[in-house]
Amino acid sequence: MSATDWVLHVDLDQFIAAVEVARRPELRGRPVVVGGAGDPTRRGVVATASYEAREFGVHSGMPMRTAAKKCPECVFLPADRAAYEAVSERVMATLREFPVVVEVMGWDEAFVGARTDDPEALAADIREAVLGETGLSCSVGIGDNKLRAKTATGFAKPAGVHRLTRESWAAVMGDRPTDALWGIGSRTSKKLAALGLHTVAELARADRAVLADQFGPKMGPYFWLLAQGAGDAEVTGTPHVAKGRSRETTFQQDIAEPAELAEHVRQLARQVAQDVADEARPAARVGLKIRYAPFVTKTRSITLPAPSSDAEEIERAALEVFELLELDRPVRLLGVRVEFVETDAGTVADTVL
DNA sequence: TCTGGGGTCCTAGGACCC
DNA sequence: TCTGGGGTCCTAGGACCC
Repeated sequence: MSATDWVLHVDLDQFIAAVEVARRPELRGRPVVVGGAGDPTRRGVVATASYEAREFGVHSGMPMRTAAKKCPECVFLPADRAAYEAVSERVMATLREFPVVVEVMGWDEAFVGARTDDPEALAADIREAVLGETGLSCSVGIGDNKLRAKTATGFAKPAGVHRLTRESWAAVMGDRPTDALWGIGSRTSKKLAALGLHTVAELARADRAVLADQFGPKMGPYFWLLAQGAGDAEVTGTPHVAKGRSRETTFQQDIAEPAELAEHVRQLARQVAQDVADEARPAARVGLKIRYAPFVTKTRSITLPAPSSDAEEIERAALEVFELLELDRPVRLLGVRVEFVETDAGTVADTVL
């Protein structure tokens, strides 16, 4: 029998907290919360909570202040991006030592495409190699496409391996709520419930025309496919090409003063301009994001007369967009974003040579 | 639960053109 | 002129994910 193509989804267990514990062994076994400035009295949310902290009801996305109320004895640490990036690089390098294709999905996860008769053995080898090289534990989902591999990881955690395929999908996922699907969140789940579609099995049996009518020509049929467990099985090692770059800041105190806000726009624009320079690709559009005190968020953007990498022009454009914003309420966040000139994958590959 | 920062993709309306 | 149909670009916003 010939070997089969498999998709493995490798996901580090409580990655950020694990990195912090690895360099501070005295924290092992303690509830650790990493996020923002590491100060629960300041604005910020939890990036990762260790399993011990999760016992107290702390989870990622939760305001640090709330986490401190739920778990006063938790250890709060600031997020250290550079450290996580460095460890992530080592994890990905470890994966690339296998005869597989690695598609990086974030600091702490990657799809691995492999041709093998024994994906469980490969998963075990990967877990062992990552642990040996970095001291970190990971879980591995095995599937016949990306969706099923990614979903399988949820059943593998922590520190395990789980296989989910066309054969087992309906039995495992059928009775679960629609937001258990990767790509369906709380909003879509509510809209589906209003149509009488509560479970994955119900969505899988739904009328695609009705879904297209409710959610649009692409999203409707896409949700239906998700419920079947169907999806892309191609893992690509081609490096990711960013569509844009952005920088944003939530202020510790809301700001109402326009001159002060304009100064923040300048600073953010200069940071983004530096990112553009590093990327060596001109910006085509410049946009601003503003979040007012009651958490209402607006965006405004313009297309540059011609694509540009010039820092002064990007700053000028950001200030031009800033003039379009209403400053009638205190502001809690400002962000500047640029979008690069569109480059189709073929062109990028050609440009390298 | 007074809610970060950095992304991606899709939708929809209006402008404008043929 | 009461009026089609299609295509593309621009812009704002929604939803989701890590």
